[in-house]
Amino acid sequence: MNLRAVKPPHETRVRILDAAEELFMQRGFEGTSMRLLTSKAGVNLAAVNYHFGSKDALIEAVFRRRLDPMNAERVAELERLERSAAGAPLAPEAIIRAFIAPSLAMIEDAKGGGRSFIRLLGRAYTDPSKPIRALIGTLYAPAMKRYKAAFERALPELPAEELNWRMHFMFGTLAYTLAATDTVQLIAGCKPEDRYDARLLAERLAPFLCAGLLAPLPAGAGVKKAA
Amino acid sequence: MNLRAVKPPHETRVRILDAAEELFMQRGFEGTSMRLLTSKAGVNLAAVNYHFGSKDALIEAVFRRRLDPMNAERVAELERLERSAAGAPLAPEAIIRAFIAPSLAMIEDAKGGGRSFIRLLGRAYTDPSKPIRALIGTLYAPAMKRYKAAFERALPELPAEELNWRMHFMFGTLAYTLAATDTVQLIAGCKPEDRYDARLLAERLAPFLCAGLLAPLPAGAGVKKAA
DNA sequence: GTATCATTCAAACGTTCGTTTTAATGTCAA
DNA sequence: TTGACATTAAAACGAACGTTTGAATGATAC
Repeated sequence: MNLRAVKPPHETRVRILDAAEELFMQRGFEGTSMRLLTSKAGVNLAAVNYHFGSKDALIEAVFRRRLDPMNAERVAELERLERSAAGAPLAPEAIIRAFIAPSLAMIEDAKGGGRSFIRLLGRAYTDPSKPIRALIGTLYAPAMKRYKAAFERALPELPAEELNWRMHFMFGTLAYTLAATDTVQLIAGCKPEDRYDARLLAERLAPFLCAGLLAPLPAGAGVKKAA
Repeated sequence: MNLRAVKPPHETRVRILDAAEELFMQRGFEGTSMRLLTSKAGVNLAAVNYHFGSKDALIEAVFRRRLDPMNAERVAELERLERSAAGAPLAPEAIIRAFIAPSLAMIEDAKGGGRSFIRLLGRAYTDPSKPIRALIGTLYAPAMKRYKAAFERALPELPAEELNWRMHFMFGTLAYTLAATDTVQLIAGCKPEDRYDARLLAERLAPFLCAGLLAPLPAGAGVKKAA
C-alpha cells in the first residue's frame, strides 16, 4: 500500500512551505537560497527537490496553498451575498468588502505565516518573472470573473472598459497597501503606525475604493463619445 | 587637468545605465548578472565596478538618474500652481494631476528607457531589499513633504492620520498601475489593451484618485470620535 | 617624444548557486 | 526476520555569480 505516509502526513513539506513563505517575503525568490531555506525549515538540503521537484515548483506550491482557499472564500462570500439579495443587484461597497475581507483576515493571522504571505502576494503581481505573474493570474481568474460579473450587475451604467480599469485600480490599491505596510511612514513623518489593525485598515480602504469605483466618468474616455 | 573626460563625456556610464534600467525591469536586480548587463551595454565586464564601484551602487545610480529630476519637476509644478493661486488653497484634483503627470510623461517616452524605469520604480516600493526601499523613501521625501502640505491646505477638515492613509492609497494605486501595465488583462478578458495611451490613463486615474481622496470618512476611525 | 592619467580589456579570484547522486535510515507487510 | 518502499542524509556536481587584478590602450600636457 502507498497510503502509508498518513502517519507523519507531510510534516517536512509543511515545514518547507512555512519557511519558504517567510523567507520569500523577507528576501525575495532569488535572494533565498535552498541552503538557507532548508536550514531554517530544519530539513535536509535535498528535501525540497525530493518533495517539490525544484525551487520553481516550490514557489508555485507556496502560492497555491494560501491563494486557492482565499479565492474560494471570496467566491463563497459573494454567493452568500447574492443568495441573500434574492436577485437584486448588490451594493458596490458590499462587493468590495467581500473581496478584501479574506486578505485582511489573513493579515490578522500574525502568528501563522498569513501576514508574510499577504505581503509576498502583493509583490507577485508585479514580479519580474513572467511565469510567476501568469501563475497569479491563473489562480485569481475564477474569482475575478465572478466579481467582475457582480460589479457589472451592480453598475449597469458603467462602460465595460471603464469597469476594467477601475477594478484594476482597486486591485492595485489593495495589493500595494498590503504589500507595503511599512511604506506608510514614507508619507507620514516617521512613525510606523503603532501595531496597525486590519479591521481598521478595512474601514479605511473600503470607502476609498468605493468612492473611486463610483467616481464621475472621465472627460474624453469611454465607449460613448460625449462632447 | 582632470576635466579631460569632456570629450566622450561618460558614454560608457550612460550605456551601462540604459542597459541596467531595461534589464532590471525585465529580470529584476538579482536576476540580472553583470555579464549579461555589460554584454547588452556593449562594455567590458569590469566597467560597472570601475565606474560605479559595485552592482548595488549601480542600482542606486539607476534610480537617481530619473527619480531626482522627476521629483524636482513635481515640486516645480506644485510651486507653479501655488503661485498662480496667489494664496488660495489648490483644488485637490489639481494637486493630484501635478503629481501623476511626470510619471505618465515618462511612460510616453517609450523610445527612451522611461517606460522601463517607471515599471521598475513601481516595483521598488515593495522590493524585498530594505536598502532599496529606504533609497526610494529618501528620494521621494522632499516631494512628498511638499505635496502633503498642499493636501493639508486643500483639505483642512480631513484628519491628519486619515490624510496619511489616503495618500498612501493614492501612491499605491499609481505605483501599481504603472508597474503592472500588463496585468489589466487579468481582469479584462485577455486583450492587452491596444497600445495604451498615457494621457488617457491619466484621465482615468485622476477621477478615481480624487474621488478616493474625498471619500466620506470611515465610521469608527479618525481622531474625532463621533457617534 | 615622453610622462601622465583615465579608461578598457582579458583572465582569473574565491564563493555560492540549484540540483543530483549514492548511501543510510526507519517503517510497514508478509 | 526479511524484503519493499518512502524518506532523510552527506557529499559532490558543474555552472554562474560579483569582484579584483595587472597589463594594454589611447588621448592629453609638457
